[in-house]
Amino acid sequence: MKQEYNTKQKEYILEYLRANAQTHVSVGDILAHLHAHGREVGTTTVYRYLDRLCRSGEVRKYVIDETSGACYQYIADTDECEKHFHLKCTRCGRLIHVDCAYLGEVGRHIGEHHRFTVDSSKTVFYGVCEACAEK
Amino acid sequence: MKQEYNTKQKEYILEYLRANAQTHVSVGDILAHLHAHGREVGTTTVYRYLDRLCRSGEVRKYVIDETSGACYQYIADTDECEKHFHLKCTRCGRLIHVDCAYLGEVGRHIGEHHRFTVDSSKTVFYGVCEACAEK
DNA sequence: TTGCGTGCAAAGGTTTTGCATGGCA
DNA sequence: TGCCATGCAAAACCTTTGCACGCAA
Repeated sequence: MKQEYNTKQKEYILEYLRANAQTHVSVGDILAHLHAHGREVGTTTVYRYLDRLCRSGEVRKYVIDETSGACYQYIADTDECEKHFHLKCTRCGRLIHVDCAYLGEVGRHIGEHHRFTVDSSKTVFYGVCEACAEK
Repeated sequence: MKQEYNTKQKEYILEYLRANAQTHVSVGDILAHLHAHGREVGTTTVYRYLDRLCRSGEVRKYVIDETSGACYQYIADTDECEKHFHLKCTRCGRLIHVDCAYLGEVGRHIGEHHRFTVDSSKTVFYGVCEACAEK
């Protein structure tokens, strides 16, 4: 049975993630912020903790483009997110939650026709939102 | 006026891409294949040519996750690319690509009803594949 | 001949791993 | 005390860039 310890480092990282739950942040952002506040946390620790949070569903990982590192966003309410889909704008970073019967159908279609159980809390549609498209 | 030259290297790369137009291949795949056939082509050349093919629209670049390199797919018919989607199993890590007209509809639905332009080259459905679900 | 293409080597990033130390419970 | 967590250094990768040479037209 694996046990998890509470540490100052985790507390600092989680605090920052929660304070920025409206957007996504990079590992560099986290390190810069903590460092600026005199809270020294190693790079390795940030990666390892984020990886854990992703697997537990508390944090979602985004890959906007492969050359500039991944981004992470704290998910306040995991249960709610299982019911809907997500649209992530690659320009402004906005995350849009969509409750839509049609999109619920998509999960059913993939299950029936492609024998694959979609986890909608982890699935993200990348693209461009209306506001950014107008620019 | 920029002119483009035809070279053996380009010929080899394009040949491989066309022969594998039904899936996507990584830079490593291309290099391994060419090397196995005694066709020595430099890594840099592959990257540069793929980049050019992407900009001209002949090849599509997929970013599944940032830690394992990008994938590329030759696009024979522009309409076809709308149908290509990805399913990634979170248990075994397998990536399944699906050509399905129904899933192409999804992009249209999101565009019309949610005012969001989906980029299917970055979008991946996460979930559990059949083999893993049976365990 | 002109100038694009190639490929080596090196640089630039991000992310992971090995290992000894530190700290929670 | 028993593990898990941490962090440094180094490694592992993928991708890009500089530069001299090669080659298509």
